[in-house]
Amino acid sequence: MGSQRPLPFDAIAEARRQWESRDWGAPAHMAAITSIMRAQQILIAEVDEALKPFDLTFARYEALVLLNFSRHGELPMGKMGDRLMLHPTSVTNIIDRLEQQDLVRRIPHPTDRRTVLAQITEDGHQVVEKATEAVTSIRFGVDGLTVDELDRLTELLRKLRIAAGDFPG
Amino acid sequence: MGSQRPLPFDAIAEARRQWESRDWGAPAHMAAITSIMRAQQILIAEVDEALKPFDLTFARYEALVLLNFSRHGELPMGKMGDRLMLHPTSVTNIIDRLEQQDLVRRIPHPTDRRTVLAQITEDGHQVVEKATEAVTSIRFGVDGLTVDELDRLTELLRKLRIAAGDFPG
DNA sequence: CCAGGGTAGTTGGATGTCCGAGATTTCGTC
DNA sequence: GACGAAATCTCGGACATCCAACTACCCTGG
Repeated sequence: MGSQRPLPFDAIAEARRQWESRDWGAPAHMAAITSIMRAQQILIAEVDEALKPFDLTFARYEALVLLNFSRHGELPMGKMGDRLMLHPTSVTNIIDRLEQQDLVRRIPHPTDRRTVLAQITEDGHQVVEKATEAVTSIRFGVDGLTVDELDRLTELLRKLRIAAGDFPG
Repeated sequence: MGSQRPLPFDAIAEARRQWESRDWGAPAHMAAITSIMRAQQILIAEVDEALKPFDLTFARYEALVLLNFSRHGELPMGKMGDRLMLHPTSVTNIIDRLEQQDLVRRIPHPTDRRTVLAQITEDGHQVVEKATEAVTSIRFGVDGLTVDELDRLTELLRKLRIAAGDFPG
């Protein structure tokens, strides 16, 4: 997880002080964005660690969950990119690896020959169930927050996503 | 920025409904972590876009800001990794590129020959000032939130970071 | 009907991140 | 003083992500 040595102080709060002392503007914005970056860094490391026994990364796990939730366990790759907010080439890469692991297979679209459907396999179903147990058991490493606080966090980030055009709201 | 097509609905809220309907556990945790991942994805795309004219990425920009804030504009590479929560190899990579751009130079540590100091150049100082104007002018793309909401967000993520051992608190 | 524009996915190249392993240097202990 | 452990940085490999360009296919207008 990057550095093994935790700092004795809050690097973000420190950066904010320096930022403000130079009148660089928008310190609250800077602190919030940096906090989000750090939190993502921390969480992805923890989740990836929990997923390592299954030879999965968070990106591939997320794709599996999405397929697992879909009807017939299949979805056009483009739709997956929309849902996961990934570039088409990233989807290609992820499906390549999941297919090598026999967790997903590519099948042709019945009517549109441009489209490729990714379909979760029986192995995929089993792995995603087990992996989800592992992921939820670490509680996402956010037990420092209550469920109420997590909901407030999610709500604040929802507003951010709406403002950024992630979805209409 | 990944998909160009915004979804007509909230993919995270939808995932949470499916998650809950299958009794997978910890839905608030799942929603919060996924929200953080999405927010990071959105923000890094916006910031990188703003930094493109300076041929910088957020990672390199953050390193430059850190050096800019440091005394004598220099820091051992290991310390930079601690502050930025980056693996030593990532720091090497970033300094490699900044050095190619003449924004940073490597100098030997005066007493410890193991240590390499990264020092910001005059070009580096100028670029980081200009780049900061560009970054703050986009307001980090989070104008959907008030300053008060941004502070609440930062505070919630601070608790998360403390719980994860990012710093003692 | 067919020509052109739009859509879907892949390929190749660049960047950034991590891990494992190695070289060099420093420090602690006997 | 010397040996072994620890610290610092770099190198090679793996993975994920993006962009630009390409192929294959669909569909609409004239």
